[in-house]
Amino acid sequence: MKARGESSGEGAVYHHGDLRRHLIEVGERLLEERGVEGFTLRECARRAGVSPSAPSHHFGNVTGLLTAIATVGFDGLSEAQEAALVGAGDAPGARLRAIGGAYIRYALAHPGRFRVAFGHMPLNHEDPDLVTAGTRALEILRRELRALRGEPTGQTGDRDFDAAVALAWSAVHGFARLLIDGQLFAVDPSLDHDTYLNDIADRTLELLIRSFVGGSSSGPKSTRRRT
Amino acid sequence: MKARGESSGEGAVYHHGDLRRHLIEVGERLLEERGVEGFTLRECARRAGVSPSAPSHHFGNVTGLLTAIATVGFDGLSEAQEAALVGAGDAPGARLRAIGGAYIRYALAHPGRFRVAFGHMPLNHEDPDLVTAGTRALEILRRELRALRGEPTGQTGDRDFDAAVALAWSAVHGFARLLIDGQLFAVDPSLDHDTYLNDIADRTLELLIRSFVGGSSSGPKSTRRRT
DNA sequence: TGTACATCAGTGAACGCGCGTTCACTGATGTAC
DNA sequence: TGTACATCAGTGAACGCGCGTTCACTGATGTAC
Repeated sequence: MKARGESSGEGAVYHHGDLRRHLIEVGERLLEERGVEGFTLRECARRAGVSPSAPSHHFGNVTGLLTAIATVGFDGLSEAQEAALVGAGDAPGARLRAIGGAYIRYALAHPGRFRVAFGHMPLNHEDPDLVTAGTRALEILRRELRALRGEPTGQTGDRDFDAAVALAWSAVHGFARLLIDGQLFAVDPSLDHDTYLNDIADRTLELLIRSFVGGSSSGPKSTRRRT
Repeated sequence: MKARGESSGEGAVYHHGDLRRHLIEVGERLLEERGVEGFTLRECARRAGVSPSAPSHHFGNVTGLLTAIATVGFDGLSEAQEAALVGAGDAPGARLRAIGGAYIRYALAHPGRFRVAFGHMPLNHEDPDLVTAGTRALEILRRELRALRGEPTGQTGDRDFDAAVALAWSAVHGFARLLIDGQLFAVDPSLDHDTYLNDIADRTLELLIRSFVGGSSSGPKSTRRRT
């Protein structure tokens, strides 16, 4: 956590060393605590222990910092999905279940990132890093869905495929959002948070996947980590 | 639009007559234009042509006004769904398709309301009107899904049913959000906005409904209004 | 190994601005008699 | 029908605050010779 510029036991450091990354972390937390409406560069600076004008050296303005957080958000989502695919097995639907579960768990673990990546916030939407990161995350779903349907990759214009992508993405994305926004609990108020994250999420994914693979896919899930 | 208090041809009116409703309308538009981070009571007052302190007479603070907008949002959603059910027919899945389509169209027609109702914003979450309105909207889906499955209404604790509700809600909600947030276009960049709202939305709903009713339900949709 | 200098990274005081909120007020409306 | 008065609905000036941004600065690091 400490920078290479640090020379003594004192906390004061002139050259931080990795202020950019630190501001992104701190910004993410601020976003989770206060939402966009409470997100300010000055508060980020304060939390990073740095002068009020320091953040603009790295990001220009609020939009620049939010864009950086969104990019990290998409990259992290891609990595979480790819990691979940390792050892997911080859049973029909198993790979789709793995990335769907990873998507939901990622949103819950990093709601700040998730909201800024997918939400309605001021971003530099044409920022090349952001565009690349966003495309990469969606491409994982497209690839796995193609494979599941035994179709060749590449061509666009197949609207049945587009709809399949839209359904899979919408269902998982909607579940994640309703969960982190506290709405999903209304489905059955007698259940607690963990039951939603594990049992209900599993069953919902199972229902979704069945609509892609036909019969009931592989065994009864719950390779899921508890939280 | 003019108030009963108005006495002459002049625009200046002392007693507005329906300032509360007017502020809600104006606030909704401001929210669509600038998001929560640009939402201020003073700007609402300015747009309503009223003094800066007027809004707090009706809503107390920003949270109060947002809560009122959210309540209107839920109520409008319920009404849109119930209206879509009139004349939806009785074919299996037809009623589910109707409320799903209404949900998506409503989100697109009123993104400000939609975001404040379902988003992550400062609201008085225990406000009785808000709670009632939110419950009512979800209850429509629960009712129709129960009917589709031929189950009696009432009891909770059926997790398969909970998962079915979660899937239907998540899919429709996710589709709506990804669409209004401009993300869904990444599914196939060659398609335009109208194609998503009509063709892709129809196909996606069809896929979803098939997972509830088994075979392909009734005829090929598109009773949808163009936009 | 040492020196001079350029560049990088962050400082801190200052500015003007729009915000929420307060408070004594006043014009319009409604009601009792 | 008229009058007195209470209440309702909004005014407008004032306040203190935290914000983004600017700007001349300075300490630390890296490089050329």
